[in-house]
Amino acid sequence: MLPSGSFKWRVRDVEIVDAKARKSDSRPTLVDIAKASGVSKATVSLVLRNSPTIPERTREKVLEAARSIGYVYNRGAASLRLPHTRMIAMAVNNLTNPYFAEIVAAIEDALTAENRIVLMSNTGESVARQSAFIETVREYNVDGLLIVPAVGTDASFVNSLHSLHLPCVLVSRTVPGAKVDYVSPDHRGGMIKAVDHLIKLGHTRIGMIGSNENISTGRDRFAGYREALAKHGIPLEPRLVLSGGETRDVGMAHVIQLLDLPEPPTAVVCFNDIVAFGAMLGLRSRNLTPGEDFSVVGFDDIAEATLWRPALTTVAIPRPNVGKAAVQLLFRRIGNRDAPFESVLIPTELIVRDTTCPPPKKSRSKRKH
Amino acid sequence: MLPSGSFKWRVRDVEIVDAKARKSDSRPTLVDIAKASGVSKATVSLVLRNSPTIPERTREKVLEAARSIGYVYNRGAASLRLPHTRMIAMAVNNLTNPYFAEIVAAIEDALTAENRIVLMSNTGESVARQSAFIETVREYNVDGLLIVPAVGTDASFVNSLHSLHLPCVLVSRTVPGAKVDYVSPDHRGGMIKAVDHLIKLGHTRIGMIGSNENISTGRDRFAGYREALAKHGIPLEPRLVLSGGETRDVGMAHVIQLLDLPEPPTAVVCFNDIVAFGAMLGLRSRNLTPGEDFSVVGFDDIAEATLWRPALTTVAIPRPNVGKAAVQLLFRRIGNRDAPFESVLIPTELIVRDTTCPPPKKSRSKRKH
DNA sequence: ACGATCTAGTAGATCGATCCAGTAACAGCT
DNA sequence: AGCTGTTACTGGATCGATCTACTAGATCGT
Repeated sequence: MLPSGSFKWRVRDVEIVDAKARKSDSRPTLVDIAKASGVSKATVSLVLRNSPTIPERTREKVLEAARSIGYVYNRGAASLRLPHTRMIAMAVNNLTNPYFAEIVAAIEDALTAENRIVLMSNTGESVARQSAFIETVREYNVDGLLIVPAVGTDASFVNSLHSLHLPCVLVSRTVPGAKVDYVSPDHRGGMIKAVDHLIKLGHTRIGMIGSNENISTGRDRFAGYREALAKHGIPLEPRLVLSGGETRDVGMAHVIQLLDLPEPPTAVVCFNDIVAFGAMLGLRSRNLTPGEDFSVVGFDDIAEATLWRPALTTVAIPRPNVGKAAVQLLFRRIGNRDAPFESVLIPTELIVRDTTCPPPKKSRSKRKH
Repeated sequence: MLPSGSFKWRVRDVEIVDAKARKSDSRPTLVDIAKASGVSKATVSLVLRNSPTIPERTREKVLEAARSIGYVYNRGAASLRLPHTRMIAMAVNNLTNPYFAEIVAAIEDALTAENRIVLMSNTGESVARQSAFIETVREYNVDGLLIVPAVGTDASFVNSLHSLHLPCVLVSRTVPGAKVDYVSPDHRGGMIKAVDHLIKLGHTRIGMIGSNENISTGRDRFAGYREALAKHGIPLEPRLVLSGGETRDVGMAHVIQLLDLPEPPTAVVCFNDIVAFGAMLGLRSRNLTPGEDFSVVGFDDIAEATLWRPALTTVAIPRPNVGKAAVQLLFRRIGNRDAPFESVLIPTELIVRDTTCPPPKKSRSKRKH
């Protein structure tokens, strides 16, 4: 985006008084420190950057002068010469979803620890906003880009970033066909753990609800479900898989739909915790108790999961690790633009709480004969 | 913070080849456009800023050249001369709380609409992180600062920002004694509406739970509770007011504590929706149904509120308005550093759903005689 | 026809840092 | 004394924009 109509013509005859006043209340610069401490601005610059060539006495003198005149380093000016700005852009699909908010918080933590600053945008699943944001941050010369891509982001868009020399890492979601670094919780592995757990408890009819093929997360979690069943020789029954949004409403509707099947399942794995809460409400509406009459497993382990009654069995994602890995991978990419692309999967962990149990006697005996 | 040890000595003898290569793959500048279109860089600059002095033919020629060489405006370089950077810093106490995430999203929306970019930090209620963030963004010459202050932020800190000529607006929470612009939902007014509603339904014994004196939000909401009771001549009964955290656990514990009173209340207003959900779980654990046996009102109207069963009666905050007002006030401050400080309260609205009802017959008849 | 005004530009200084190339002062060695 | 090396700096170019001050040429009014 080019600078817009915000441009204003200045009045020609600016008075000298004005200019002086402006000068006096503007922030002190390297030159002011140099004057105050009797060295050149080049020396001051070296001191501020902790150059080992400056002897201790000079260092102290300069730093003292800097402190006393209230100097603040001007990164904007510096980065005109330097090859970096220490700014990292972060585009997130949906900040108001606690799962993503926590991912963003973890990444911001990791970046702050590395002395970087975050330019953030909540794209709200809009590819248009996502593109606009990226165009803008290019103008600010960010060193790199972390994206939780909006639904509908296409590979060519992601690949174009690479040809624009903008280091980029996708987080939690990927885009099919994109050649790009990627850090994500192991959605597939987590779902395998969830289904394994249910199978070990004795379940054989396990549904999956709230699944979503439009995003890689949905496909990965479904793949885990499919693979875990296959591993135990349980055929996948399409009627037990319901896809839709990722809302509580959907969870409720889906679980009821499954219960109304001629041969209902005895357990469900859910796309995420929100869907699982919906499922729990759906069970309640049929007078079934999760963890006694029917098993429910969530995904994400958001803060709510431990607070519900019964507490939700779910797959936990170590968010700080995701944040750290994303930042590491981005730094590696910044250091070497031609390195091979890498995908890092962060192991997930099943947290068994109170919503899973063996299948109720009735259906178990049925299965026995 | 001064630039740190990340500084590295460059090898002296950089080859000319290297320098050339670097030049060729570095981004095109105004001068490149000037060369490509046969005008001076001053003219290019005027074109890019939509100056009306440039005739259409020249404009098109220059813009075409800019497009064809893939020019990207360099705001870092521009803001070395300009009095602004179009960057706004936003410090938020707790991003993983959906209420604040939604406030941040609303503000980011409003700033994007004004063609600004957001530097964000999640301070996690740490005043140390908050200070560190503000020191950092000073180095980046942000135009202004929006803060949801961390618990424990003190007035002198906030006031120091003003003397540093850093325009600042507090959002949702204020700091006692701070002379600063402030935009907030009308916590007090919202709570008055909530209590009025309960009183109109016939309640006279109304508790307040999850209240928190450490933050202005807590004090404001409590003030609303106190004033609404006073307005209707109902004496404030200290035993009915329980303060603590803002978690679901606290909500659950508090409502149970109230039910165990010799003369329990028939309704509670909660510090926020999270606490209200806890209260609903607490009621369930005593076999009471919210909205039939006992009334519960939340605050914030987070997305969850409408999805719970029964759906929560709560006080809604028009977040986009909060975001827009915060941005407007910040812009006013940026335009005039010496303007009088202003507080803007955004009206809140009671959303009556299914958790409020008249007090149950038993206690009503008791009251009648 | 001539100065005045307007149009469409331009050269060069500037913002505040970094960085290259160089220097003055002095020590150490033969 | 003369040479080399090291230490402790420094001047001035530079990054990529903006902004001031200025100009060449066209147009206008009388």
